[in-house]
Amino acid sequence: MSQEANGAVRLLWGPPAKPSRGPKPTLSLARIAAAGVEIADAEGLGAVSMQKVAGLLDFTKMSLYRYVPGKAELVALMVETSIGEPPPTGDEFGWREQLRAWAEQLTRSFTEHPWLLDATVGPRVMGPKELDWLERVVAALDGHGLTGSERMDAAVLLAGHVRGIAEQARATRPDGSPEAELLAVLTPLVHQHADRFPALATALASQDGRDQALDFGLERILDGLEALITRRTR
Amino acid sequence: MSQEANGAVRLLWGPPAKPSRGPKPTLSLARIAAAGVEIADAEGLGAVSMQKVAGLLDFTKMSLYRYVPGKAELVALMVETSIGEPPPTGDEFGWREQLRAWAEQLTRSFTEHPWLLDATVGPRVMGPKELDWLERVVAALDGHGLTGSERMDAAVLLAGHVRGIAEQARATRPDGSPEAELLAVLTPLVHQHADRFPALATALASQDGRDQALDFGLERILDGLEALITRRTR
DNA sequence: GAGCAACTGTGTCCAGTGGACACTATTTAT
DNA sequence: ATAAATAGTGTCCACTGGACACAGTTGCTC
Repeated sequence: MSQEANGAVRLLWGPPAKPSRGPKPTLSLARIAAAGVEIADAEGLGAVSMQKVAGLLDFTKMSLYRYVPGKAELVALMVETSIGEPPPTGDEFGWREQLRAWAEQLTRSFTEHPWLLDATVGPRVMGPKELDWLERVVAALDGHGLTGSERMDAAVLLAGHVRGIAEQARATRPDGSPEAELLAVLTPLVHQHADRFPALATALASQDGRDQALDFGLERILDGLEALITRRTR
Repeated sequence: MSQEANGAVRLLWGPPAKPSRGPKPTLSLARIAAAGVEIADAEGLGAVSMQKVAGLLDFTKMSLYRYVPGKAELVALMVETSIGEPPPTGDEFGWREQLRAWAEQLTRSFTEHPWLLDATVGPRVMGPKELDWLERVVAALDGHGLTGSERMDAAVLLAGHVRGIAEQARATRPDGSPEAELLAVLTPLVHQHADRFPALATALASQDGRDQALDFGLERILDGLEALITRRTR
């Protein structure tokens, strides 16, 4: 097993701290992660460097390595502290309502911390909080005739949808951000080459202002799941 | 408008080359992109650097900047040359078959070039080929009573699903790759904390070997879309 | 043809990155 | 009291993307 995964696992899953001799640590994992989150929130994940994080805490870059094995683990820690909690299960709600609330809450997390989209891409060690999100979806689908694989696949489906929407939202939000100009660049391109992208051109032209991207896909997914569930439990 | 988006647009959408005086360029965008793809295929997107790409071509790093404004544009070019072609439209097929073939073909692209998952994250200028993929989905859904926004949302939904599946596949493929050990690390963690993740633990335990992740979500999405379409066209 | 202008590829330089390592200062267990 | 373990610092390194000046090459224009 690689050292890296091991370090991440110990950091995310291991005991909070071991009291021992030596000077008392001035910093803490929580403060370091919070500093990283602050930078990422303000300037994006790309702006997070050991130096900047250390600088924000008035420490040397190398002192961070006393707490964190490396940058990858720092990012993992930032994810854990920022992804938040999934909505309460509430067995009084049906699986549809639970999944809907789950998707909306996750979207809120991605909106609050857009860099989470960059930090949760690619294979990585997930922390307990991130795994808890997954757990909730699978749990909500328990006992409706779906196999284990199917419940996992449904979770991936739902998470993928939320991700896609959040990414789209980030690229098209109408503020003056550097991402905002992408629409201003791509939309003319589509219309300029309307011969190659006729369907896109008309679809973009008939955009109503209402942002229902999340709900649209969500309801499609839920409808599709419901069809399967009724077929199975019948 | 930022210089960066402008450069990317000119590179991806502009005319192929302008003949002019001066020494004839020895390199070409195609060769540079191919070199980058070769490195990314072998060692991942993170291993792609100007030096390595230049070294593979037996050139200096700085000579690449005669062709490409910067690394971001190089990656965009790599995406354009690697993402491939969507399956032929074939109006003889219904929208369901078209979308299914589309998703399978895109999955194939992601499997062949796993780094595409990393390269197509976040806001960016899309090239004509990447936009063509989007066009095909929207086109397949034309004329079934869906609004422009809905067709776009459906495309995002489908693409998000394929992305999610491809990412999951990359993290769980059973070879000796560094990604493969993630399952070997995460699965025990879930079972070890089975009290916190009961649903996940049982779902993972009842995994049948068959990999139907792509099809499962796909059929759910298609079912959901079909329900909407029949409601609209009735 | 001569000369100029544009262009290509190279060499050098720089700030910034993640990280290794030796070192001093501090704390605690023996 | 002393020895061991720890915290934070300073220095160093390989590497990154990129700016810039330069020499060599080519073609357009007189």
